[in-house]
Amino acid sequence: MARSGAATIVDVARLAGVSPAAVSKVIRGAYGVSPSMRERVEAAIEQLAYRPRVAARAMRGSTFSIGIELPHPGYHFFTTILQGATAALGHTRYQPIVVPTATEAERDGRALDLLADRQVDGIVAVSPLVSPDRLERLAARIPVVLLGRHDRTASYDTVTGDDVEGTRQVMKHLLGLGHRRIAYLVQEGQAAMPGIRTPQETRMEQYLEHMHRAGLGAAARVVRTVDGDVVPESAVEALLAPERPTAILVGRHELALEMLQAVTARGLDVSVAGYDDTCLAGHPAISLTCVDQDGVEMGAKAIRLLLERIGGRTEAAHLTVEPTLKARASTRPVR
Amino acid sequence: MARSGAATIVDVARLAGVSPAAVSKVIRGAYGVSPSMRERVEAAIEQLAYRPRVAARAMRGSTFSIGIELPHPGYHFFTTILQGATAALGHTRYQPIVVPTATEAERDGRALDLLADRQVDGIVAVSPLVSPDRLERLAARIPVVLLGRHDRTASYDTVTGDDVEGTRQVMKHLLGLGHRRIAYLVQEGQAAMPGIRTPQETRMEQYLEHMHRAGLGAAARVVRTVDGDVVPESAVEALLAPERPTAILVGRHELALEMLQAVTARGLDVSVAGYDDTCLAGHPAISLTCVDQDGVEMGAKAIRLLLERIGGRTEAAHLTVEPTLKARASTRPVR
DNA sequence: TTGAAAGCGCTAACAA
DNA sequence: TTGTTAGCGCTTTCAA
Repeated sequence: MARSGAATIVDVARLAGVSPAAVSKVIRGAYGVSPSMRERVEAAIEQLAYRPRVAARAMRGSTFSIGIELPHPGYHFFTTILQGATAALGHTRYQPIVVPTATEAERDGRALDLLADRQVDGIVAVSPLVSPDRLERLAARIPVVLLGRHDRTASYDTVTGDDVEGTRQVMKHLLGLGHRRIAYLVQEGQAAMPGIRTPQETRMEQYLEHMHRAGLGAAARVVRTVDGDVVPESAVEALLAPERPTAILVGRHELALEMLQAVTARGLDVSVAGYDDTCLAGHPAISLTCVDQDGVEMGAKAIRLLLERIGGRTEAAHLTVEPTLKARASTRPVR
Repeated sequence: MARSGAATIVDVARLAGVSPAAVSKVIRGAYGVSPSMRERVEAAIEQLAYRPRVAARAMRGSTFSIGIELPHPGYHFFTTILQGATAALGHTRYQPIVVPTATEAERDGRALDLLADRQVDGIVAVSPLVSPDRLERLAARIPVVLLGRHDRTASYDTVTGDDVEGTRQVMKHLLGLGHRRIAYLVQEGQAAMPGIRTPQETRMEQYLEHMHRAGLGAAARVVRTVDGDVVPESAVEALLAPERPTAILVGRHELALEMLQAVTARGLDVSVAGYDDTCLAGHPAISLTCVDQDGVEMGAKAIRLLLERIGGRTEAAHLTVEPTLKARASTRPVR
């Protein structure tokens, strides 16, 4: 019953006294329409408040939509990417449609299937937990750009932050401040998928690598926390006792803020650094040191790659966005 | 060319040795299918990795999708609503599809049209800047739930925070702390649409009302800032000089955090309170007093109303969610 | 420059 | 219980 009474292309054609095919041409701005006909058709469209159905269009042509798989809409960094992507789509014919995934479990690719079922013209997937195999099969049918994944195949494009460089910067910063017992907090699930190189995984590996190179392999300590928005008390305890670190590096922004809170609440002199920046990290009362990634640029780049692919490019492209260390008061020289 | 080689219902039917209609019935779980046929069809679906196109389905039946118009994905409160809505949709047959709107200008209803063009089965619109007229026309075709708008019509349902009560609570709190010169910061565009009762507008009116009732009508001061994420220096100046208020009430969370920052940076003893809560407001280093609205519940309620409408309810429903004042350190007794 | 006709993949009546 | 049939609203050859 939805749209029951709504005008169709046939109604418009009838009112304008032309064929449906002619209306279709006007709508699409296709070649070979006389100005007088265009005018009459446009008047009829206006009068009937006609809008083409995406579904009917999809049956033959293109939907002119770009699907965006967006994990954890509550995480600031991801919405930043969305903003960049949406803005980049601004003046194209393409519309963004977003399928949110709330839990790690949902990032298994079902959202990508849903987008494919909608016959979107391209897909931006934000570090999905899907095997390269499956992504290649998808990319064979629809252009796909992966955000944040470090795997490189010929079938899909990627945009990644330089996690090696980012981790290098923050580790250099911490080591330079004299820290030796540096611990690492990572969120379970993000680093645990075999065959997939997530940012989380890369950063953790690099942390271990830097500890090792600094001769601190024995002091390295990785604490894993569950999926979710809070750092459970047990993880905090595991992190802060008994050989308490002087600095903690955290794999995700929101958790870094939590850790900072936990440390502050306990009155401890433990430095905390994280990944990704928000205006809140820069708030003087918080002042969290972090590796800033330009999410807006990443989103915009992803769209650019997608449009290029839709436009016909066939060889794969892999873009990297350089992170910047924002050193703030949450990291201090070790006493 | 997208999906070019993908299997259709005819392919499945052929492989299973049945009619396309039979496959359709199996897919939809429709009545009157023998177990043996179901089994064969399911095997064929599996083998061909068949997935029904949403578009083809939409041509006759339902798309089983709920459209969500989401303004400002970067604002925490809005993503909270999205989370509630997505979770509520979790175990239904319906899928959420989100169309983000980035600027105030985009909230004029074009996103709603895009969703209607996709023949979604229902629409959740988060305080869109669209006239009741136009919404009624839309709601005549598709069930619509408005979030945050205070207009009440018979054609669409609404879910709103109790902004009268919320403002009452925070004003009572500030007045109780001895504040008399209380200023109000509101974002331009949000309160300026004729005929539409946005939360922003209601809150501002209530602020004025409470000032008036407290005999402080002359001390009331409303400063408007432009659309965007920052409070421009000029607005800060306008707010803090020359008859500096002892407290500032801010219409939107992100701006409240900014104001708090500006006040702190200047070392002034000015209380700041806002609307909406985040974990960051509760961070001990920030400790921003605010009126907390349960966004998750609002999102969930919106979906519930929508499903009821889809299920056949015809009379309008208007739900209210009660806010809670979270009094924190950013508001102190006036010296 | 315009129109007629075919068909995209699916569902819903209706027949068998 | 199963299959046949007739579209849904649009785009796209191909003729006129």
